[in-house]
Amino acid sequence: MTIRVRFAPSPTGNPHIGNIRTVVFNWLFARQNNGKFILRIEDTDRSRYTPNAVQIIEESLRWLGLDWDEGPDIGGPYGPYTQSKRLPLYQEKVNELLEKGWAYRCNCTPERLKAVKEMQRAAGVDTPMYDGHCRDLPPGAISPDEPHVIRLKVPREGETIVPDMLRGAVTFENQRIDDQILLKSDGFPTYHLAVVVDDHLMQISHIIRADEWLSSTPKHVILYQAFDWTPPTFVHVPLVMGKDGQKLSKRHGAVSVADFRQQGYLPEAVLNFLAMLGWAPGEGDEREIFTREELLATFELSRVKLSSAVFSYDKLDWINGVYIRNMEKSELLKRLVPFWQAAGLVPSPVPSEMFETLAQVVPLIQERLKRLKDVVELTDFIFTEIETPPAEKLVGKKMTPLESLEAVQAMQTVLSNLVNFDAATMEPPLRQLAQDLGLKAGQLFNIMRVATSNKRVAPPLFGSIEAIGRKRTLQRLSRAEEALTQLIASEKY
RNA sequence: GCCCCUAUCGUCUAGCCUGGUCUAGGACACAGGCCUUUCAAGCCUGGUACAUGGGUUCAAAUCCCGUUAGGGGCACCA
Repeated sequence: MTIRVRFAPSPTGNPHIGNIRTVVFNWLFARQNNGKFILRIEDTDRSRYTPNAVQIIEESLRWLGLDWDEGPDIGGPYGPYTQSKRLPLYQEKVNELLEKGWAYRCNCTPERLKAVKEMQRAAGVDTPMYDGHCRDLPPGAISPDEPHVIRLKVPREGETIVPDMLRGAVTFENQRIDDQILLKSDGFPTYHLAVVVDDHLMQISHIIRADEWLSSTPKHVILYQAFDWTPPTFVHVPLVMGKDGQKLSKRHGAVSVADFRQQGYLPEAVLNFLAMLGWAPGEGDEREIFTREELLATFELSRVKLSSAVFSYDKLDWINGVYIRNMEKSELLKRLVPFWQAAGLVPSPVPSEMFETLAQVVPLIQERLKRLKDVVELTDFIFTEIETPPAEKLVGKKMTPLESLEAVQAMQTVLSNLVNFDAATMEPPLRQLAQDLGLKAGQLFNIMRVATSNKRVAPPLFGSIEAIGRKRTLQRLSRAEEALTQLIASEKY
């Protein structure tokens, strides 16, 4: 049997990272089985339609490298892949159900429905359901021309079993399954009708979707029976939660693919992380880092855990850092440029003479980055002017202002006399200087770090200074010198 | 409330199916140390978990039942 799976989002906004995790499972399963991965847009709710959503969904998938074989943009043998373009199909199928007696017309008004529900609640009914008012009306009692909906005629007795690949048979009592609306009064199908019709027509073999659908699946199973179709294999995978144990949502922070992209997470790292949310290789295999190819070789749908997983930003940061550290410097540079540019630190396009500096900076920060965006905070002092640090900040550890001033002056001399202004050349004389001044290397270098970056924490000093250049470095030192001089003058020295 | 799902360190998880090898393994995070010009990275060390009660069994994290807890669902939304 050909494996055919799908991602069927409704175009209501930015794809959620939790949903994307499920897409990753789908995609991996399709690709490792030589199957097809299909994108289908479920836009049957006209009130929630968002114009750019489809495009954003496609972009998000592309960014993560989750390519699809059939979809609204590229078509395929079972199109169209947008439900709003398949309306006649649903109409036809629902008529079939009507003829077979598996569905009925219902012209109850929303007001009546609401009233019924309220009465049921008041009476202490556990699960409010449609009261079946139109269920047994004689055929023709409701004209096809008057406003109405079409409902599924769920058997009143017996039970419906949902076979789930991961949890076995899940049983539901038919008497608690509502007569689900299949076709809305606007002629659009509801999700339940459309999903069954399309999954069947598109020959979907496995429905891999989030847990939250499990409880509506018996309705789908009944529909498959009504149509006399063989249902696909159902695979319900756990939800992704936020730190507080609730379903992950915007209030937990970054949640859309676009958010992660903007913050400088690498798509390969995100893919890796997502695949590990609810799945692990097991059997003594303790790897955490998987390339796309390794994932393809190792992932096993049947090993997906059944309990929901909390999305750990800490772990994502760690994985992202691992990928950044393992990356070729030239590749990292390429990916960093847009972030420098977005912050206005580097012009766009990058002036050719600037590449050398950029290439010098990359090794300084590579192992310090968790997210690409961090490069801005880390390196801004190299590209822009800094504020002169307050004099107190320039005083070395266990040193007086005067001693600090002398150190700054001595450093200026050493740096001015350097033949080549590069990290390797400047280090020995500076170390020597520390010794000559009777200082620990750290004492001296920390003064220099603050003077040249106005930061107490910064990338390695000599490399940074090299990138800043001799002229600007000396300028900064001389400003530090002034500041210290003033401090000394203002106090009673 | 009712229905359904789930339950191993703070978090992600291995182990559970095919009970003994589990005084429960790994990773992230955390703490301490080493390295070190700061911060990282790296290395070393440390603490922390089988929700609970009952069975079954010579033996249970592993099998069964109850309880509890968490989650999901109960729309002319998907």
